[in-house]
Amino acid sequence: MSLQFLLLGFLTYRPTTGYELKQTMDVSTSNFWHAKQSQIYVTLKKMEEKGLIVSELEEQDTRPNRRIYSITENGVAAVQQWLSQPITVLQPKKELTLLKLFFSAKQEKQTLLTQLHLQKDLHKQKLVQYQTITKTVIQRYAAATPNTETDAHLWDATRRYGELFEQMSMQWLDETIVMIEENL
Amino acid sequence: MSLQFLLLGFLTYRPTTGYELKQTMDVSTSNFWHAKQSQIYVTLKKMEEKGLIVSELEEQDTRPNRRIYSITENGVAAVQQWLSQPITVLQPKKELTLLKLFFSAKQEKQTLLTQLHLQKDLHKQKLVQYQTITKTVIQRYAAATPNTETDAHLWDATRRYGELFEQMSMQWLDETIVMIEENL
DNA sequence: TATAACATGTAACTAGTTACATGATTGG
DNA sequence: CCAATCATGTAACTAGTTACATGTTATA
Repeated sequence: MSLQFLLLGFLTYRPTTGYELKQTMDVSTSNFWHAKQSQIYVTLKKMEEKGLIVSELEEQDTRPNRRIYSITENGVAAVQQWLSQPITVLQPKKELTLLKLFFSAKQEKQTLLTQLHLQKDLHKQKLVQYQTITKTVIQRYAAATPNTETDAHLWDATRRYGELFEQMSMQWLDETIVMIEENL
Repeated sequence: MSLQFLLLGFLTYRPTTGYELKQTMDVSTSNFWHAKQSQIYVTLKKMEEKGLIVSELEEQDTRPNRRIYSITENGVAAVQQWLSQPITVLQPKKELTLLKLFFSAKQEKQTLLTQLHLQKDLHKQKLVQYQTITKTVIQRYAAATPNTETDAHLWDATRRYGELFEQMSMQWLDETIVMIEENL
């Protein structure tokens, strides 16, 4: 469902292909919403059936043919409706790390500590990514594209969320590591 | 996949029914892993086919019959193997709030602010829940059940994660609200 | 007298993953 | 010469949601 609105969201900027949409997602929304190439193609097809978008086949001689999708009036109305609608319930979480920890009372102290330290390394790496790559990607794209100042602020807010999330995760891991050292 | 291990995890404590497993989940893991009753029944059936658990039907006259599941040796080995296996990649996130915000550059400033304030209220409520209900549920259960001191520490660590997560969310919303007031 | 709790299940559906197929061109 | 990039798609599958069916008993 949400993937449809994500694709519509990008198509409000300009018409494009399923292949390009995947690439755009990978360098922008992938930290908070991702999809496989195959799912994107299937979803675009469904959206065209619903009349939210239309496609035309562009024949290329040196490269494979491209199917270019454009948003329709109905499509524009649908994104607008979606954006104006407030979120009234929190999304339920699924956290594999918490699930495992919950059942780990009989595990070896050292095994558990090693696992948590590994988790911390992963979150540290991700934090650095938000602070470097993600930050410059947003800045460069905004600088190269006219009339994107407002967009850039919102894009950076989503990046900032990632930064805070990874810091929080690391803090929790630190606390949990200390707790296990003392109590297991 | 993970639901199977969650159910196995609970079945290591004692044999029980699909109905009870749902209730147990609702008061314990539901903040970081949830499932519908119908999915639990289907999953238990598959697990029995795989030989991870076995069931027997208990006939009751005043109440509907119950199907009681017990974990097998294979089941015990499977949870142990799952728990000892470290998580080596971060779980990709899906955050609806970020997705909407990413595409909200053309929205009315006031609409956006109202939505973010609503989000903050929801996170505030959830934070209080972690600090009150969840906290006392863990304490009471641990006090009433022998040999659960170690478990209780781990259960509280998962609760603490929720607390930190909601605080972080609120901080991010505060920052984002200020940013929008200044830049939109 | 209604409704919540007890208790288990199936069917139809949506979302998402994995694997496969095709085939030219470009860069190291 | 090999791998990556460009480019689109289908098929089979797993996970999860929604809706339906059944029927008693305790509680408000």
